[in-house]
Amino acid sequence: MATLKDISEELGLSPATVSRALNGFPEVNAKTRDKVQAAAQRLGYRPNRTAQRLVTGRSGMVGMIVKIRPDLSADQTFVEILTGLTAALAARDTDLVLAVDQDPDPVAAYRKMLERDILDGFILNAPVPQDPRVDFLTQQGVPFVMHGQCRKDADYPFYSIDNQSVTAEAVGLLTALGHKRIALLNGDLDHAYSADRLAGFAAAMRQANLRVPGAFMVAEAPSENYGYSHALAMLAGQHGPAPTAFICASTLIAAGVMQAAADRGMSIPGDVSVVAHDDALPLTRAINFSPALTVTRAPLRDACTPLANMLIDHINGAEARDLQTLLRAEMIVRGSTGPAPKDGEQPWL
Amino acid sequence: MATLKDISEELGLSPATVSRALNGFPEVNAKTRDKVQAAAQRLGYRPNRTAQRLVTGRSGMVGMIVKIRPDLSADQTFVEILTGLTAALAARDTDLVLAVDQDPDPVAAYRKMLERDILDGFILNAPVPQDPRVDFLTQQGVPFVMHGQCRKDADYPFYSIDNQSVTAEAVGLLTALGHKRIALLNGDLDHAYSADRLAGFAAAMRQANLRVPGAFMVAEAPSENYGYSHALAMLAGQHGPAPTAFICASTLIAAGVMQAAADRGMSIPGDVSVVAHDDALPLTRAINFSPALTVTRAPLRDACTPLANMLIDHINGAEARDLQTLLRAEMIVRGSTGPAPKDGEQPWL
DNA sequence: CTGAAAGCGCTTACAG
DNA sequence: CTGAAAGCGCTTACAG
Repeated sequence: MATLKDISEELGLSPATVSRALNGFPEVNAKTRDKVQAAAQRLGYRPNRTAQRLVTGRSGMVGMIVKIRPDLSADQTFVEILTGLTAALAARDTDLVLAVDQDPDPVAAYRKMLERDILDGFILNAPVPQDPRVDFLTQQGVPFVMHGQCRKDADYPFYSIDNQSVTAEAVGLLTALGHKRIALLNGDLDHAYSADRLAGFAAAMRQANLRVPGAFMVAEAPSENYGYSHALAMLAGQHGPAPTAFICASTLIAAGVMQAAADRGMSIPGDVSVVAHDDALPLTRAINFSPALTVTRAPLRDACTPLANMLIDHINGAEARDLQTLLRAEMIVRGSTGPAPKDGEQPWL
Repeated sequence: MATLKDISEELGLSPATVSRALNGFPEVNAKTRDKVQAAAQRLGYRPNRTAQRLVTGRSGMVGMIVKIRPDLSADQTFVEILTGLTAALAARDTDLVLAVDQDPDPVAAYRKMLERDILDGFILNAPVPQDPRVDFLTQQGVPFVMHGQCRKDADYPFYSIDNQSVTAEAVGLLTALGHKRIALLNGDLDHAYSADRLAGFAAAMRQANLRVPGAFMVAEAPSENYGYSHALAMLAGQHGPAPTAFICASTLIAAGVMQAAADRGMSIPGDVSVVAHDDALPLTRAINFSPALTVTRAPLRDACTPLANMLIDHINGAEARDLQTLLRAEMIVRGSTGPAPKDGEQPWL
């Protein structure tokens, strides 16, 4: 493997000049730069990143630790995130070091990884309310970026959609269509985003002067089966008057709801409206549903490049306060929502 | 961060001695070693791995590139492998650098990763027949270990179950029970292991003097739905006399087969026997099936530690020929297999 | 058993 | 615009 020294000897220059030329320092003579670049090309020079790391004190690696969940939907989002993230990090010459967390202690895996490695930072995903990793990494002085949001007064970089607005907008659409009995099929409340969606839903319903009995706000790990069984029970009137609309935390849940409606001979959107949040995963394309799903859309893949860039900017010294992005999810109205049925205008009491 | 020099100054020793003491060199005086270790502890010394890497010429990182497949079952095995592998590698102070491959060129992602990084080696999974990655990495002189097997004359380290024996043993069990019409619901033939299982099945059936029409040997990406629809068609006699037994490439497929049998009012194992290969994934526990599944069992997780150790041994100079493991899958007979039904003794012609 | 020295391949003040 | 020098934090022949 050719080194800087090889190039410098080949050209009769000092290693320092070669280094500057290759790293685009403005002071080097244009002709010199060209010669150096040509020689580097010719010799197949690739900088030794280990040496660069030693002298710059940076490792060029960021870590990510995934919690293992016996839950396929999580796997799917995980692969989606991983795909986008490794590509975005590679574009900034950074490697992703991965570990799988099997420890109940939420920070043990982080501690272990920091002990073994010099890591420039971490990417945190799947935040829980008041996430303990935030305090740990802050106290260790390790930069990180959070995908999602876990507290109001965040003084660290994050990229998130406004999960309260996700459900609030769905409620807005449905109430405008005359719906009064709207059920929420949420994700499990361990996740910060689920808690936010519940809060957004509750506030929007309250503001619309609509009550929701507890039986119509359920929260479980997303699955088609979960959507199916709860919707079936609700539509059968087991908990009181059936909802005329469902807000689902994922398209997977919505698939179950639509199956339940079909099994009861109910039409969508004639008898029941369905809105889902759509992370745009390859396996559950909302547009392929029949009817096509009305969604609040926020492709997971879109988050990856900003996350990677924010983290690296932060490592390079950018202020956390300037690296906080909170997006509204895009509302896409398709065929699964319509006016409330005539006989469903009565609110829950 | 404390350095070797800090310790050496603290103790009035040379950095060389401190290094030797910490790295367990036999020649250092026991008392010296104790003093050094105590001081290291006290100062919270952790070796700078970047510096170690620079001087040893090793990066302490191995790469793995996962091909993205819009196929949940692959995700599940992927997470399983990742969990075991990161743990096993961490035990040998090695990091796993991960990338997701979206390029149709099978070696492009490897080339890119090698350009960006100094990697000590690769872990290859999901081999295809005559895997082109083998030639590429061999030619680049990069050590690797293969999970699975993709050619007979392998001169590289691998860890695999004998996939021909997987189906051959299943055929052996079923023919001993008097079955003559045995269908194979294989995984897609892009995978080397599927091709091997087909070969093992075909050879074992031939040896038992049993013919299998092409319609009863199908190959698709594993899913419950795939198992269900094919088994249903076969049991309905759409392709000729129904099979009395199914060999399934995964427990997921077996779940579909059992559902199909149930839907046709057939009992297991009274009317139909089912054998599946079981990678022991958390979501599809063969023992929880009803009846419990007879399987050829080879837990994916079991492969991780050997794979990690073989790769690191190979990097450290062990011969490839000494790092080749081919295991027979364990046959576990449970409730889903039984004697062929009386009216099913007629072989296919 | 221990130390002094060289070196891994870079980067970056400091001079000129 | 370029070079000589020091240094990042280790390891490891080579001497003693």
